[in-house]
Amino acid sequence: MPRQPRADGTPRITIADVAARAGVSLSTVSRALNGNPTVDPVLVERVKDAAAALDYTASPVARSLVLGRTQTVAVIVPDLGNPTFQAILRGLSRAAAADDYHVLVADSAESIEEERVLAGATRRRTDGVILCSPRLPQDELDEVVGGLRPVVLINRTSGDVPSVGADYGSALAAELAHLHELGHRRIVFLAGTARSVANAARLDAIAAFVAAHPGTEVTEIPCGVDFEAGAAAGEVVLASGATAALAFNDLVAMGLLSAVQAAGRRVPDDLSIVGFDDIPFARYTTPPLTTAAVPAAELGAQAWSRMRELLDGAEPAHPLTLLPELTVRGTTGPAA
Amino acid sequence: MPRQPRADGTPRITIADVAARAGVSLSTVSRALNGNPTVDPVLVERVKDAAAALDYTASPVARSLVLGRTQTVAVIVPDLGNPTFQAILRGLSRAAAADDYHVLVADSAESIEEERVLAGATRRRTDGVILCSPRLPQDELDEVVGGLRPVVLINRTSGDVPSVGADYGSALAAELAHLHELGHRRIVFLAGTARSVANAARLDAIAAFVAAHPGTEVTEIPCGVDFEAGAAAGEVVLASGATAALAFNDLVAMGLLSAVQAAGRRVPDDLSIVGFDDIPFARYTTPPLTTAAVPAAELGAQAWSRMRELLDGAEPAHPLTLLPELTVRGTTGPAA
DNA sequence: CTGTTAGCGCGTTCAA
DNA sequence: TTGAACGCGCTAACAG
Repeated sequence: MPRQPRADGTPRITIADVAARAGVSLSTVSRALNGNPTVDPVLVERVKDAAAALDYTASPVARSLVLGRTQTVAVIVPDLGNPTFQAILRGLSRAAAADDYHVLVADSAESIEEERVLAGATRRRTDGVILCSPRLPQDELDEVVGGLRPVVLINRTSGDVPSVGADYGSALAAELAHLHELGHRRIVFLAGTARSVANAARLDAIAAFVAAHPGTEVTEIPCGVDFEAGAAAGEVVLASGATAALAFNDLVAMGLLSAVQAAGRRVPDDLSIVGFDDIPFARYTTPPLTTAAVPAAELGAQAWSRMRELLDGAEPAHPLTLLPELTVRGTTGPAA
Repeated sequence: MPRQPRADGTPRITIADVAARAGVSLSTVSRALNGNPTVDPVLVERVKDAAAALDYTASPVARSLVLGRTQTVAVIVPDLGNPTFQAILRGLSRAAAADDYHVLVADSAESIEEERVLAGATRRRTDGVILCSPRLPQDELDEVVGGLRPVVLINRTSGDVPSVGADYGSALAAELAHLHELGHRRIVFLAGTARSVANAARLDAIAAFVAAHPGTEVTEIPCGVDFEAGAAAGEVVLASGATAALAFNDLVAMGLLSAVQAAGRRVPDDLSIVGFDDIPFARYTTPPLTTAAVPAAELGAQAWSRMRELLDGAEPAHPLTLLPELTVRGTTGPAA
């Protein structure tokens, strides 16, 4: 058997040391420290004193093995560099910490394969996994979540799996209505990752809007999800003759804003721009970005709440859909 | 003993199931699956087939207990909402993942007490902890790290503890030299958290610069570390008569930039502004922000590298200091 | 090269 | 109310 004093040579303090010092059995120490009421108060006191004197805390790993739970949940995000996921992670992490749970994070680097692997691998060392905007195609997601339970989804749904998300459709409808009101009839949509679910939801909302508003034209331009993509799309957008651009997200909008201004065109006079997500920086661009607010940190906190219920064996709450709010700032104005 | 079928009722598959199916003993399964060369290749094959058929993977928790390592490290950050820490976490997380390690994150919410507690608590369920810009006063930090080993520090040092960090002093000196060259003689410094170590380092660099450049005046203005603080400082900065402002970080600089422009003043014509950190958004402000680049993701990757060495029992590498590079963009120009 | 056995550190049943 | 003994699932030392 591997006798393993710790790296620094300090002998690891175990429950046996506490038992010896308090003059009781191992079981009594365990019971006393876990608040089992069937222990003589005098012994409880003695045990607690001994534990304190030895600076003893039960090994979380050993407890995990015997109790079958780790007090830890895994969170898989497609990109830790994305402000939205950062906000979600922050809200989630703090909410979990408040309930004495730990958070294991993993960055799938936008890779579907990584996502699948990480989900499975982290699940084994945690009590559950929270998939944040998973990139997996629907059929694969449906298949994967089965082996992951308890699992919570953010910005996706799958069968009866608890989920939270922002209603991208209604948010986009609000943005389109806003542009329409300002007189815009030729609008371009800078699309994100082509076959992604998030992109599909936006396209659906656009199709519905166009159907309900004859005379309005919304052209899709393949773009991307980051600054560079938005900046690179600048020329195409300006050449399109559109008076307004709807960006897949704020990063794209900011890239576009930068490129358009660099080309000597004015926002919103020559072109109106709306983003999506309301990342912290959105209100600090020049002019400040009109966008739709997804309460990301709240989304994270709500995701934890769902997970917590699952872990407690409670009835999973209904899927929650937070309605993003349109925040009109300076990048939108009347059509030229 | 707690017999615990899993929540979903699926009987947990153990090494015993694999052994039975392959017709060998537990140890043979263990050896075969761990690549122990002293196993008959034929048996290895049989074991692997059985494992695959049963979709078996050894329980990480049980392995952790017996091996004395969890393949996980903890990362404590003061605020997951801070872009710099996000970038560090991202670099760290990906580097660790490449070495098959997992990352447990905890957000101390800028609380010194939380920081201390989280460090200790997470250490017990991981193989080591990485403290990111810890807010603990030096004496407490020195005391705490002892019980945390292996530990790596980011942006702080303590005795012989491996650490990585950016050389804030030389970065600030470069920024000041840049402003001085442009003819600026009246400069304001928007200070961060008053008694923080990061702020002290910046003040030291400023003092050294002023001493070496008579005739140049650098006034400290208490400010803060976020957008709001920078925006709120706008009036004071404009009223000060300074021709250039040195912000504690990019967030502050962007807030200031926004406020100054909202007040109808021009950047850099009326006021030059330099930030610090080169967060992703810095190049997308209008005009783009002049700042000093702290290679945050690289810092995270290097921190992991140090931790990895400690875990491997290797000689801890020398403390690494990355030199931030001055990136001149559009917010700095000749003094009025 | 393989199987048997002893723990890793704990929580918990069972008997006293 | 307490202690002895078992086992969570696995790896490693020790025979064979």
